[in-house]
Amino acid sequence: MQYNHQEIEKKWQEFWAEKQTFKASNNSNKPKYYVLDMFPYPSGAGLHVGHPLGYIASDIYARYKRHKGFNVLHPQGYDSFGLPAEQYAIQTGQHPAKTTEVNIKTYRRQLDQIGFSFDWSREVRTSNPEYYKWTQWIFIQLFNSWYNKDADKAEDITSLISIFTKEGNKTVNAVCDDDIISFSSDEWNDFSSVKQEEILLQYRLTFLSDTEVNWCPALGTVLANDEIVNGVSERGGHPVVRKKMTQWSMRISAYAQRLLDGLQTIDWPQPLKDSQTNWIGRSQGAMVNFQVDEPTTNNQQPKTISVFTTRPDTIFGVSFMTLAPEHELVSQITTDEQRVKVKTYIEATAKRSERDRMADVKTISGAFTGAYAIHPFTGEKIQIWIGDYVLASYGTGAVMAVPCGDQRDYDFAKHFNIPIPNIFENVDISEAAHADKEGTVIANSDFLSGLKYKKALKLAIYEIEKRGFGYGKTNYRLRDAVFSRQRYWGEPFPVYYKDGMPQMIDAGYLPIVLPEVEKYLPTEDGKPPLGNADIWAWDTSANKVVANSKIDNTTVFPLELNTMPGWAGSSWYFNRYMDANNANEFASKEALDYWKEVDLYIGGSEHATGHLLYARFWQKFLFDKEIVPVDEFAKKLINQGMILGTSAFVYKTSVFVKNGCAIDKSNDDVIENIPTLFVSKTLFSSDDEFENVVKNYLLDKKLLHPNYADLVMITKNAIHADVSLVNASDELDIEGFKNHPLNQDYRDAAFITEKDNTFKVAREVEKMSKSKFNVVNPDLICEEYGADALRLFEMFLGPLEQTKPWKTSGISGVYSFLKKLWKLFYSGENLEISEEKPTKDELKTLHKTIKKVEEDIENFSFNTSVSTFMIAVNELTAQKCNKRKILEPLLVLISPYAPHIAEELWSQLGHTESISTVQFPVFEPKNLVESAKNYPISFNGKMRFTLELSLDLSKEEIEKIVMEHDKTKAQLQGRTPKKVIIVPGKIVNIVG
RNA sequence: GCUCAAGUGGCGGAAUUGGUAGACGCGCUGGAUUCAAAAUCCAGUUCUUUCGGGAGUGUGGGUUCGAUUCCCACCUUGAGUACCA
Repeated sequence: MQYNHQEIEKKWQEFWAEKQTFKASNNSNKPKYYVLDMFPYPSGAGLHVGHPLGYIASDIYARYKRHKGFNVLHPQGYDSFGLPAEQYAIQTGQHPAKTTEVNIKTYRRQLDQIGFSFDWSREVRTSNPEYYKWTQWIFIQLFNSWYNKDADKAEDITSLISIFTKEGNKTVNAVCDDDIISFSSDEWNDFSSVKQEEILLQYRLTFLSDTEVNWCPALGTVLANDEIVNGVSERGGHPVVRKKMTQWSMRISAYAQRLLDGLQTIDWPQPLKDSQTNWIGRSQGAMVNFQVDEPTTNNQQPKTISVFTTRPDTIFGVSFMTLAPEHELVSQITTDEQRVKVKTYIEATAKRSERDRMADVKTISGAFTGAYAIHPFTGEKIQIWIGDYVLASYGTGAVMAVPCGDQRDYDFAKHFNIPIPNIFENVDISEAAHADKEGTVIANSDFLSGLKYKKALKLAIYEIEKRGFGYGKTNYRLRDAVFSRQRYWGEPFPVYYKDGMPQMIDAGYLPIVLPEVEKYLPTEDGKPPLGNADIWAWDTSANKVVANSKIDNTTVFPLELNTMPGWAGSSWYFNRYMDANNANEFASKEALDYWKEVDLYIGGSEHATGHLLYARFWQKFLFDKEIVPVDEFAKKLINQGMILGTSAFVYKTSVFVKNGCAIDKSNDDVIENIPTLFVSKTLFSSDDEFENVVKNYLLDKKLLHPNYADLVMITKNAIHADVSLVNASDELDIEGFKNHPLNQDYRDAAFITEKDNTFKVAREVEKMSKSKFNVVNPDLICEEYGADALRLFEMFLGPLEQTKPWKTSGISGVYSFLKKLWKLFYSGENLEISEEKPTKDELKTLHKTIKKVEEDIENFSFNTSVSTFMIAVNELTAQKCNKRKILEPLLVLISPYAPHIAEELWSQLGHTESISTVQFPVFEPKNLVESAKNYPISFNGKMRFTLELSLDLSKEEIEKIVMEHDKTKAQLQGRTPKKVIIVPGKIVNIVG
């Protein structure tokens, strides 16, 4: 019987589906293990071979853990809300739910054919109302919570209200908006309910606020910071501008420190941790208040400008202040003489987009306000400037400028001729600022003079606090996350508006299902797409969504028109898988307590600061609310590397008549019969050679008269050829190329080939993309070589975490491995298995394979275990081994990687149960014990020859044998060695 | 600019605590089988060589009996990030 992958793979995929082989139970006496992939967004293009890489790795691990006796949860689902489906809906009018459904079907078919051991009974889709019901529910929990800094956790809003009622807000230590009025309990109790709501909104973990947002006019929505790359939208590359809008936000900043601390407790890749650390951007320093120098009347306090600085030790180096152009004090302090200049400058900077500002860091610009501030320690008057190098969104939007210690301040001061006092001992600042901290000694700084950085820093903060100028403070770069999107295809908010204040719909009436709309575009008056819905109002007496016409603002109210962002549904889905079909709860307590967290999470590094940060934030919140039992959702995370395509290029010529050449005939005649020409890659190595090859061809074929040979100019350009038309030897299928639907223009092209009539293409590694004709579809691979070969080959390409190129030709290696494996069992048509006792060599092969494969899987080094299988099968073939005692354990070892062939051969061996839970073979060291070792004999560290020696020999005996050996004498050529190093069982090294 | 990762044959890559560099596979060369091709099998394949050997893991140093592996400096490539006070 021949190895027939198509038949076998179909058979076992049906078997697994029918028997629900991989269905995980929430009740088991086995230890649990939870393996998760980052779920895909089901795009219209389907999967290419790069996508399943991580899924294959996690599947191998999941299957391995089942062999190791674990109860494995390995689910899959779809992140099915998102922009592409909506953009498609806008263009075609097709409902996004419809196209999403079609795309999911394609994904499912593609995933199924690769033989993943997913428990599909737990599938989730973020766009499914049964799922987003709970996304809405979490939103309500966030709305009903505030962050108590004293307890360092989120608490129910009712605890805050009860404090307000009893004590007002003076004792409350909360993470909240900046501009909160202070009130007593009496004042609170006298506030109108709308006023109370307004105040509470400033404390809630999700809240409405007028924020500067990144507005993308082309997409008609706001974008989060992580959705913008280089100043343009991540999807589509559209420009982004800043705009003030009322938006829902998430108070993620409350969790900044805990998100940072939590990184210490999880086994995630360092680069990923680094980028989260960077994104959170903790910096320690001080808040310092500078008084504005202005005449004050009796009952008026002078204005103060607060700045945040990480270098309070350099406070005596302050020679001016800079405010962001948007700073609220600018208009109040600007003097009349400077007003025109300042106004002009502000207008000019407002026009510059974020992108311009980023692209143009070098240009120094600013304006003097005419106002002065008082230096808190020296009492000196310092100028107050505005400049766009100070960002309104960070810190207080103002800086104390220390030109001697900060390059930006330095450049600004130089440019505007502001003094640059030097406060460092023995440091030259004539060329540049001195930003180093370590080893620097402060000078000219009153009580700080003579101190080193660390001491000066401490003392400065101490004095600032003592004299009441400010206080030590830790700042975070992490901003609260905007949570509203002006889109259709996302989760609706469970929110209606009464007297302009948001109200939560009672959780019992969820889900609030996305309404039908005529058009997916914003309304004509600029409202989000949900503004097009006719039935989108909340009836508070009937507790249901009703027609907008019924809105009376007494019992029927308008519903929120924004939808949630893409990261809402993905921030908690890993918890849902634990109890995916629970209609009554987010997930049962029993399920959550049993599975706890993801043990292994595999996905792309592009989610470092988006999904992975938001998901950690929600998990910590849910933990505070005692909804989930752990505060980090994934113990270990691996980023799989990207798979690149290996593009193929063909060289096309263009033949022109050289400019200014006067000849009798019309120029066209010289070249009119010359077809489009392609030149095989190895025929030339330079442009000159290329030209000669083409010319000779033309002359030879009489397409060009020798008289005109010097009149033509030949140019070369490389164009992409579809990789499916190229074989393993880089030879192009010429007919296939000519007949390719996209190559209509080349139907009549001529090909200058090699001597053997082959045509070679050039290769280059590029990102896999349609436009580069290098996309490889796994469907075709599965058809031709099978899922097992695809799985093995994806792993064989190289280390999981590395970026690596795909070259389909290499798959023949793993395919013939599978055939060789098959042949160990089958001799011709017959299954031939021996029940005899294995030989020592056979046992050695098996056990070194067990050892290596187990180590490899534990280290996620899947590429090397594929090599190990190949070595094992090669050795067993050489040993002509067909013994059950060897082949059965071998099948178990291979089954996580190539499950179909393993199941098939396992059943051929007479087993009726799936191989998937058979115990993993146990390594027995006794099978690898050797009596002799082929010692490398080195001279000065260089191996020159090897010598088979018994392992029983002592160092002295080894030395004697080696020194007497002819080859040793030849190497030494009569010299006496200075030293002989002998490491028994390892090496002999002769020095001298 | 800053942070991180990585540089090994024609190519993907291996060498797990410092101990035979190039495992395994692709490609290539030669051979067997075949009418022929595919498939399969066998042998060879880092470079160089006067066939004894010599050199060799981005470059230059260092530690060591011994370095792809550890240390220092530099070069190159890739990724992330970017006026964060």
